[in-house]
Amino acid sequence: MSLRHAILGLLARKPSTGYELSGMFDASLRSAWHARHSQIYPELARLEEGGLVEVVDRGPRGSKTYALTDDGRTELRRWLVDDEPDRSQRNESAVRLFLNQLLDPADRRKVFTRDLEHVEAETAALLDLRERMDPDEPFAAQIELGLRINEVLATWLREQAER
Amino acid sequence: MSLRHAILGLLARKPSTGYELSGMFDASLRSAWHARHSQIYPELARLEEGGLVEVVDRGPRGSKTYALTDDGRTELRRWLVDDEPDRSQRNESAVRLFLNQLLDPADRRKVFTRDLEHVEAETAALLDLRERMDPDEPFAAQIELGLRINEVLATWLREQAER
DNA sequence: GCCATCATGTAAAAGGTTACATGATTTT
DNA sequence: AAAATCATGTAACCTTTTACATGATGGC
Repeated sequence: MSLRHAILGLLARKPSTGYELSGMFDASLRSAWHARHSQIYPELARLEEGGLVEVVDRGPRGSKTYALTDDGRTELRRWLVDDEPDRSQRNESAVRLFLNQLLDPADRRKVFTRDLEHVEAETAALLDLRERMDPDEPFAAQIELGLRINEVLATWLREQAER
Repeated sequence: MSLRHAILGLLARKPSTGYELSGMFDASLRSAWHARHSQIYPELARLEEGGLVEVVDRGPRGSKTYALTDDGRTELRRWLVDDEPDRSQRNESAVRLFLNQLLDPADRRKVFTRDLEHVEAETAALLDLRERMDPDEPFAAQIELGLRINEVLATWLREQAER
């Protein structure tokens, strides 16, 4: 399980309420992870009980701002550095790519064109993000990686669609 | 849900027993999807009940070989071509990449080096697979894509490790 | 005869999604 | 005053993992 680590990671960047975390799972981590508030609130309660996070502020509408404790920071570092990543997680896009060979040429072209559109939209979003961003923000390198991977994908998809 | 579609896809390539499917989820789909036999057998039963697959052979040890029916083939095509792919699936590697910025330089280098070793091992496995493969097999293009993405990843990881 | 592998299933527990439920503030 | 947004929680349901359970066959 590592919803707990995703939450610890987001809280390490900035102390937040469960509601704000919910927004970050939609925005920053968009395609990488999605967690609903119904999962976030109970997990925050468990993390607090385990002493990995603590409530550092309360807002006017009953909101609770959580931050990492020292134990939380230690656990996050341990997970990132010492735990072998679980690389076996399911990826529907890869399964579809693998199965595309089964389609006849017309269907295959249709699918590749749809995928290409999606990659191009994502590239546009990343370019936009990079433009509006502080150039020496540490996240810049990750955006660069995303752009390079999307370029490879777009090239490959165009080749396939033209076959 | 699309474990059912992954199974339909594998059966479209070749009629198989549940045991063989279980092996394919480990081998062909390795990092893209992993399903245990405890999930596969009940799903095969449901697919048979729904008329999407049928038993076409029985082996000496009580094995049942399943194949797609016409309905199964139709449903697989519908899913691949007409269903909008679910691109929001969780990806632990991406979360780790996103959180790496939180680490101090020594830890970050350690993590990038570990990732680089993994990418290089995967590249070697893909090269080996390509070598031992029929050159006009339709799967060749997917291997090519994997190699290109891994090259981008390796380059990026080396840049990051040297920073 | 023994061990590895083939082969299928069920049950319990954990993780994740959808739906239900409520209420406070801020904006229009 | 109404609507949007902020804010938290629980319950029912579905999916996935781990553990339990059993047995046949082929090679040594």
